[in-house]
Amino acid sequence: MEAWKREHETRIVEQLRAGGFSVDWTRYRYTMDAGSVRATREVFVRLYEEGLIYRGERIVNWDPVLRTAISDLEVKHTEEPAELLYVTYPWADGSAGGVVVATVRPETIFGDIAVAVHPDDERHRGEVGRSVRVPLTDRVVPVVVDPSVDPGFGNGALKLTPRHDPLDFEIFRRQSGLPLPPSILSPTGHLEGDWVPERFRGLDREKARGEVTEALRAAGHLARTERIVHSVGRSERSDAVIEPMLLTQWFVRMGPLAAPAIQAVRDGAVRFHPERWNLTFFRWMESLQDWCISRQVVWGHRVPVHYCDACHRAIARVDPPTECPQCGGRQLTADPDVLDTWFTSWLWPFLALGWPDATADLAAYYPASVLVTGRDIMFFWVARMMMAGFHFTGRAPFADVYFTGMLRDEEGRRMSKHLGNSPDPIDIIRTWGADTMRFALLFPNPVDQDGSFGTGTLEGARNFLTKLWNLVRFALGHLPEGEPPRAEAPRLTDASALENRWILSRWSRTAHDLDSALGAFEPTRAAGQLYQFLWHDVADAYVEMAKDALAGARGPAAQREARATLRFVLDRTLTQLHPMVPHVTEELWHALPHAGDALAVAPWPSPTEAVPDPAAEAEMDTVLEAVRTLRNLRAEARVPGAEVPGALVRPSAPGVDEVLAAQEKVVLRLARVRDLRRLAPGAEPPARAARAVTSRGEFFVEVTGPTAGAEGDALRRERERLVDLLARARARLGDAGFLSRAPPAVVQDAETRAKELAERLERIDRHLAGAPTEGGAA
RNA sequence: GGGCCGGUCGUCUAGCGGUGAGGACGCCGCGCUUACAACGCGGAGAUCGGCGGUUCGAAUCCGUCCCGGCCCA
Repeated sequence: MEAWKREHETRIVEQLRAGGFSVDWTRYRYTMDAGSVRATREVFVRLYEEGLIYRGERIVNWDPVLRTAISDLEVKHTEEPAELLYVTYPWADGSAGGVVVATVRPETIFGDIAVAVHPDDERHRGEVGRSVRVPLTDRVVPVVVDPSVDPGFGNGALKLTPRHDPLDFEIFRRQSGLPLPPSILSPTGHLEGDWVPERFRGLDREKARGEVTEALRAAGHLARTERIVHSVGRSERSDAVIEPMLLTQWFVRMGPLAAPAIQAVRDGAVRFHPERWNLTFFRWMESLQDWCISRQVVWGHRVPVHYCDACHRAIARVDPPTECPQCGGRQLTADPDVLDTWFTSWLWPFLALGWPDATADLAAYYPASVLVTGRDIMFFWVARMMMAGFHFTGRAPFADVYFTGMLRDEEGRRMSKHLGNSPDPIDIIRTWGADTMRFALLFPNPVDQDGSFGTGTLEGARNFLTKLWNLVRFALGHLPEGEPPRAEAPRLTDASALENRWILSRWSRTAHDLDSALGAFEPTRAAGQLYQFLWHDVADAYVEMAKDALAGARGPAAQREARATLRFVLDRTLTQLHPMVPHVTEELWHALPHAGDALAVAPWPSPTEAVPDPAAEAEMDTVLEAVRTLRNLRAEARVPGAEVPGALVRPSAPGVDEVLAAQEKVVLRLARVRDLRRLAPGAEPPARAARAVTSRGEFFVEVTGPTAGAEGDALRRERERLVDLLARARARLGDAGFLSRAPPAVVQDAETRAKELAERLERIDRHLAGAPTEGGAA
C-alpha cells in the first residue's frame, strides 16, 4: 500500500510541476501523515461526543468484491436488462392458487418473511392476513399491507426480504410482529445459512439466481417471466453489483452539519460559478442521508474507538486509551473498521494548515478565497468541506467555488479510466509543451460546458503560441535594447499615428473585458479576449500598419512613438496572458526590454492605463474596410500576386476622403495597389475595372491583363443581397406598429439604413449598366 | 421516475429581445509581400432541432414535442 501511494503520489506531483502550477510546495501535505492522523481522530472524537457520529445497524451498500461497505455516493446507478419472474407463493392452507409475486432476485426468497401489498389494492384485498408458503421451503409467511408498495409493479405484490433490500427493511420496521430473519448472503455474495436449502448453499448470487429460477420452474411456481430494464447500483470502485445488507456501521448525522452550508449558499456567503449549480447543491443537501464512514478495508485511518472487553463500553479517544474509564478494565479491543478517505479529505482546507492547532498559517490563510474543482466531486468534497468548515472553524472554507467543465475526447466521450481515453498530462506536455496544454484546456472550452480535447484543440493552442512567438520576434527586431523598460502608456495626441491611437484604445477595451471575464469566472472568455487582440488586432492590423514607422520611414518622432506603443502593448498583454501560459510569456518578456524580476510577480495591468478612443476606432474601421474591399477586388479580378494595379475611390460618406488621404500609404501597401485616385462625382470610371460599392464609397481596381471576366459577378451577388435587405427594411418602415411602438432611435436607425441601402443599390445598378458583363472584359 | 444542461455553417462553438448571426478547424482559390507556410490574403458555407405562442420586432422570452449529454432516485 505504501508503495502504491509513493508511486501515485510521485506521478501526480510530477504532473502538477510539469504543468507549471504555481503551488506552494512548502505546504505540501498527505492525507495519511501524522498531522492528518491527529486531525482526523480529533474530528471523529468530537463528532462522536456531540452525538453526530453513531454506530448503528442499517442497510448499507455492500461491495461483495472489495468486501466493504461504501457510501451512497460511491454507488453508480445504470439501466440494465433483467428477467422479471412472476412467482406463485401458494396458500399455506392448501387451497388452490396463491399470491403471485414479481421479483428479479429469486435467490433471495430464502430470506423472505412476508408478502406485502398496497392497502388500497383491490386485487389483493381478500388476501391480506392469509398465509402463503415460501416456494422451495417449508416456511409460512403472512400477507401484509404497506403503503409504499407500488401497485403498478408486477402484480402489486412484493416479497419482503428485510436484510437484503432497503425498501423491504423500511417496511419491516413499520410492521409489528414480524421476525428479523438471519442473513442468507455471505460477505462475498454467496448463499449461506440454515434458511437456505442445502442444495443452494455456497452458490454465488448470479449462479443461485439461475438455479433457483430453474427449481421454481420445475416445481411449477413460475407463473411467467418478462424481460425488463431496471436500475442497478454498481460499486464505483469495483463495478460489482451492490448488495444491500443489514450491517452495523459508523455514520455521520448530516442534517445538523448541512444546515449552515445550505444557508451560506443561500445568503451568497459562498458563491458557486456557474450559479446554476446552486440548484443541484440544494437538492442534494436537502435530501441528505447519513454518511456511512466505516470501511472494511486494510488501508486508511482506523476508527479511533476501543471497546472494553469487560463492560463493552465504546471509548473514542484521539490517543488510544489504556483502560476503560467506566470499569477500569484493561482489556480493550480496537474497532476493526477504518474510515472513508473522504473523512479526512473534507477537513483539508484547515487540516492542511495545521488544525487543530491555532497555527500562524491557519490565521493567515484560512478561509481561502476560491476553490477550483470538477463538479463531479461537488457532493463528495465541496459540500462536505463546507460542512466541516462551518462546524469546526465557524466559517466557510472558501468564498467562491468555480466548477470547471469535464473533458471529453474528440468523439465526445467523457474521459474515464474505464474507457482508457484519458491521456497522461505528462505525455501531452512532453509532446506539446505545458503552455500549449494549458491554453488548449482554457481556450476552446466554454464555461461550465464539457469541452472536447484532442489533437485539434492542441494544434490551435500551439499555433497561437507560435504566433505570439513570431510577434515578439518581430518586435525584438524593432525595439532597440536599452530603451526605458516597462514604460507607461505613451501619451498620444490627435497628431499621433492612427494605428497607435487605435491599438491603445483596443487594448484598453480588451483589458476591461478581460477583467470582467475573470471576475465573472469565465476563463474561456478571458483567453478569447487575449487571443483575438494579439492575433487579429496586434499582429494582423497594428503591426502591418506600423511597420513603416517602426522602420523609421516616417521620421524619428513617429518611430519613437510606434516603439513605445508596441512595447507597452506587448508588455501588458504578456502580463495578462501569463497566468494562462506562464513559461512562454515569461521567456518572451525577459527577451523584451522590461523592468522587474519576473512576470510572475508583475503587477496586474489596469485598463485605465490607456483610454478608449472612439474616433480612432471609427477611422480605423474606414481604413480596414477600404483595404479589405480593395484586396477583395484584386482577388475577384484575378490580379496576379506580383502585380500592383491602380485603384480608384469615390467616397460617399463624410470623412472617408480625409481618412483615406491621411492613411494613403498604409492603404496602398496593405491592399497592394499602386495608387488610390479620387473619382469625382459623375465622372466615369475606367471601363475595365473591378468595382465594389460599400456604405463608405465606390472602389475600383483596374484590370489590365486577361481576366476570367468575373468582376461583375460579385457586384450582381451584392445587388441581390441588398435588394433583399432593402425590401425587409422597407417592410419594417411600412409597418404602423413598428413606427408607433419601437423606440425612436431604432426607427431612426432603420430609416438611415434604408436610405443608405437604396443609395448603394442605385450606384450598383449604374455600374452594372456600364460595367463589363460576362466576358465583357475581353 | 425527478432534476439540470445542450441542440446555431461539414465539425467545435460565440451571440441569449432591435433585425446584414461572429470566430476556430476543415474546404476552395491565390501567395515563400523583409515576424510568422504551425503563416498571409480572399472566398464558399447556417431557413439558428420541430411546432405553437408573446411582441411592432424572436437564434434570443414562454409553452410543447423530438434528439443528445450529465446528475439524482
